[in-house]
Amino acid sequence: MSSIAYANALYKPPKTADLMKLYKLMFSRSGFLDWWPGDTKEEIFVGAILTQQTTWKNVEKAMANLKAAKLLSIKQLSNATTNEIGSCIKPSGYYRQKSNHLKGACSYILKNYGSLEGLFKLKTKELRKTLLSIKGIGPETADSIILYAAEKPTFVIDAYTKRIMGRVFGTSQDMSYSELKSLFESSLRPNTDLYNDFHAQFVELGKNYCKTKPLCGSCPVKVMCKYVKSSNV
DNA sequence: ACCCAGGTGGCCC
DNA sequence: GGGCCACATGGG
Repeated sequence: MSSIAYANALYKPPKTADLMKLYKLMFSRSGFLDWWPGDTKEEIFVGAILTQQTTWKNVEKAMANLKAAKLLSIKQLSNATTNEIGSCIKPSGYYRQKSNHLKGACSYILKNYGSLEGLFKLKTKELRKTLLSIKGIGPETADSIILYAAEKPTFVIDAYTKRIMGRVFGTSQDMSYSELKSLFESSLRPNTDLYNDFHAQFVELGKNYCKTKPLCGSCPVKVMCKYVKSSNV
């Protein structure tokens, strides 16, 4: 047996109490984060697409440009040209792709459901499937929209979640999105408020610490490793 | 002059 | 189902 296979055989996934311990540690550090940063459901929807592989600061610039150009709504985005959208969203990167995706997604929703609210009437499972069928919306963006705009319980996984879970509980960096998602959803009750703040805490912690460098002495993640593991059941 | 950021689609096997 | 690559601007 290889050493990796041996480690996998010994590995035990975190239980409910372990996950809640981590959540409480992050909460006590940052407080309630009150996500998503966006005024309306439509802004949350747009922000979820714009924030792909980009910092929120750059998304804010793009959103401000869209707002100034009166393009920050489903209806206006579906009527605008991709050039108009693209010139607004340059700061958030991948602007040629994202302007196509934004226009396409908004047109699709408007045509088939009339509005975001119309789309959100779908049951969670069907809503997720529908979102995933839209170009430009992958698993993380779909779950962000469901959780933060539609306000239905689905656990959002991102790079920070994967990284912090690896460091605190030793989960593999090879875990797929769906594996990591079900790790949380099989242990935690489907509570929108908990899922909302849990993910927000991961991002808040992740973007400030331990990006790709080794753990530093004062890194909160390192402190959490000690606390969480010392009380492991 | 690098490296990275709250991923995703297309293509391939 | 998974591996690889292009996509693009802004900040460290």
